[in-house]
Amino acid sequence: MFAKVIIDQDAKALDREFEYEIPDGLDVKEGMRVVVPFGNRSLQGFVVGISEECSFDKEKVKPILRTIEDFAVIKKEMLQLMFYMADKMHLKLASILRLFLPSEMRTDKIRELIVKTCVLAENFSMPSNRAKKQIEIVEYLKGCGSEKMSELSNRFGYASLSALIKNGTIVVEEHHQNRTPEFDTLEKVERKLTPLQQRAVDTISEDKTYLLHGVTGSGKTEVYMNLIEKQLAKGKTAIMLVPEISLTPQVLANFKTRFGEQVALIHSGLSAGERFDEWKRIFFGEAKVIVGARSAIFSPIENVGIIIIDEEHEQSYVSESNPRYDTHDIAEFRRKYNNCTLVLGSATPSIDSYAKAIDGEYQLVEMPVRVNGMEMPKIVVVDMLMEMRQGNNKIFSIPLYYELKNIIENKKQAMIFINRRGFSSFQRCRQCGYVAKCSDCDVSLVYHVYENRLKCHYCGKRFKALDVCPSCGSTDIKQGAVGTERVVEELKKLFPDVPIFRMDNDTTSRKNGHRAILNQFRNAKPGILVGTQMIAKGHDFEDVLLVGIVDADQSLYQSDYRSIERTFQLITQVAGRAGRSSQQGRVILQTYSPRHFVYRFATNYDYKGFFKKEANLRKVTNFPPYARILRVLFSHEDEKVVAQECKLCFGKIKAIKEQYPDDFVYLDVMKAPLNKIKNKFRYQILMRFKLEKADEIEKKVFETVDPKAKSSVFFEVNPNNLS
DNA sequence: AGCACGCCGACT
DNA sequence: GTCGGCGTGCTC
Repeated sequence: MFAKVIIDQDAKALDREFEYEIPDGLDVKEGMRVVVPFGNRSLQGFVVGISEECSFDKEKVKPILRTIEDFAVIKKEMLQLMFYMADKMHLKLASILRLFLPSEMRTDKIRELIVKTCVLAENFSMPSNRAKKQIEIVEYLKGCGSEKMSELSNRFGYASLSALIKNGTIVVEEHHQNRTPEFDTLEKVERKLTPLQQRAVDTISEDKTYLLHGVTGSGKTEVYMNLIEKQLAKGKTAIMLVPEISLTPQVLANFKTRFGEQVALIHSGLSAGERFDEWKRIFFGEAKVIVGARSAIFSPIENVGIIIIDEEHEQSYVSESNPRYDTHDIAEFRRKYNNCTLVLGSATPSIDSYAKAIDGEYQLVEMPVRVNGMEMPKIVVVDMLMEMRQGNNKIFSIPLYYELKNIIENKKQAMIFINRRGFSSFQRCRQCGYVAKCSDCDVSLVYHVYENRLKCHYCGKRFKALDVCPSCGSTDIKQGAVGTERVVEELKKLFPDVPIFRMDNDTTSRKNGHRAILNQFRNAKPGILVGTQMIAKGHDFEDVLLVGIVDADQSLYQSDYRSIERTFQLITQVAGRAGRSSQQGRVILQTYSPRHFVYRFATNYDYKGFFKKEANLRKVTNFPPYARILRVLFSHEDEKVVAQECKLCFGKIKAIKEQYPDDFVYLDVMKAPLNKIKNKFRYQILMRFKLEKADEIEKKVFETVDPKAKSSVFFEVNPNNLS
């Protein structure tokens, strides 16, 4: 018998199956990890197929050396998923397989947490009178039966203990203990579903994909939990995905309280050990409900009854670094494999998903009313140009200032949302316009005031902050746009006695940093929380009656076809934070372009109107979801090499365009906007074509890339940001 | 990815 | 004369 093996190396040249002989007596099955001789070394590989015959020269076939586990770590469904992803997304096999296992398993250091417990041997004899410590230990164990070895060692000293173990008086028992992630516990409350929620739970019952469009505060989470419960009752399992950013202690506590030990949590805050242990619990079927971020879609859970993607419009569901994938595609694959239900939930569905619902590919389920029956907060648009003309060139407009003052006087809370981290985005010389850039990445550096340093957000390199312009020698250096730190500083000047909290990537990097800040804010009345994206999600603070959006345009003017959609989502999401309880909240939205249609629809919470307008715009301009964008990105340290290889590929794609003259809307080759990252030059081919023959064209484009090319090549379908 | 093989420059 | 540079090609 022969096995087809994928070598666990992320290299283009090894991205295929290699055949090995299965030695007699070695039990090798599909999905197992094995060690194989490869060249003159032994490497880890994955068995992805087994056959009677082999297609390679029999004289040269080598035998598998050994298996790593005696069971298949990659289950059948995941093997199929691997082939699907390799084919559809053009990803390397080994890099896909790595998504399926916790990273700890690849490093050889599988650290099981083993707890050693000491008990007395069945027919133990007392130690000699001279060994006083030993007698103490034996007496202690007589009293309590058993004790952790570490505890005994601390209490009585290791020397005496080990002597007792050596002579057999004490027996050490080892057992595994799972490291389970921390979570808060809540009181269990039985919430009765509203008729709207009940209808949603009843409707979502078949083996297909549903788009659950429910306004913020409509109680989607409760619907999810009921849907999961329904599946558990049928003996099935569930995967519940939330954006990393909203994987808050509150959400986790909710699920743990409702489903207890059956829940496994997967998120980036877990330690390596916790992650591995949760993976094991899932693999061996102990966990029935998985709550996690993007990568949890690859969990080795079987018998799936329902997959839920909450906040489905979130960009974080698309992996930006390679292997690049969209969680929606993986979820759709698993839905079909398991014949189960897929629910995409959002208050502001992505244009892509809503278009599919309109087309009938998804079934639309709507929850247009908040659970508590409260009105959505009123959104007031403030024209910042007008403010400037009236002589106010501060960060806060007059209306926002008075609303804040009002909140403080009434001992309530406010949130200020800002779409940027750090003190300001960049440093610029006022005399000559010089902006500091990264020496490796060709991007503006971001100024961080706490460290008084410039940082590259692409490669992480740090530079000294500017005090003298290196170009003209002037000392007139200006900080650019407003960031969270700047807002906090300004607020402290205006309201010196009010507690002000900042929440962004910089303040929450420590484990549980999130929780600490939120808990402090919760008790601060009056209080103001300033933050980036992460305050926009899932925290219900009853006393937050005001939300300020400092610069709403920030997300609007990015050279990205989804920027309008994102702005709408952002405003709706942020506004949802105000007035979660009995009092109606208020939102102040500051903008320099108050007449943009996105603000008109957003202030009226008119998703459908917005969709119609935006979808139509995309249709007439040939953008997704009514066309497909494909980007082929080449990168290599030698600029001549990338440029040449990219150009060669471009020629071949031009030939494809000749075959499909009516389908191509756009095709061009260029330097990538970020021409150099980590000392690698980047060139790209961009194209846009109509949907009818998109799959066909895409496949042909994949084939144009020379597998022997020196550059690394990435394909991106409908990329989010072209950088 | 790593490692061998192979063909041209400056050194004990 | 050799040591060693890294280009090219192969690994079941």
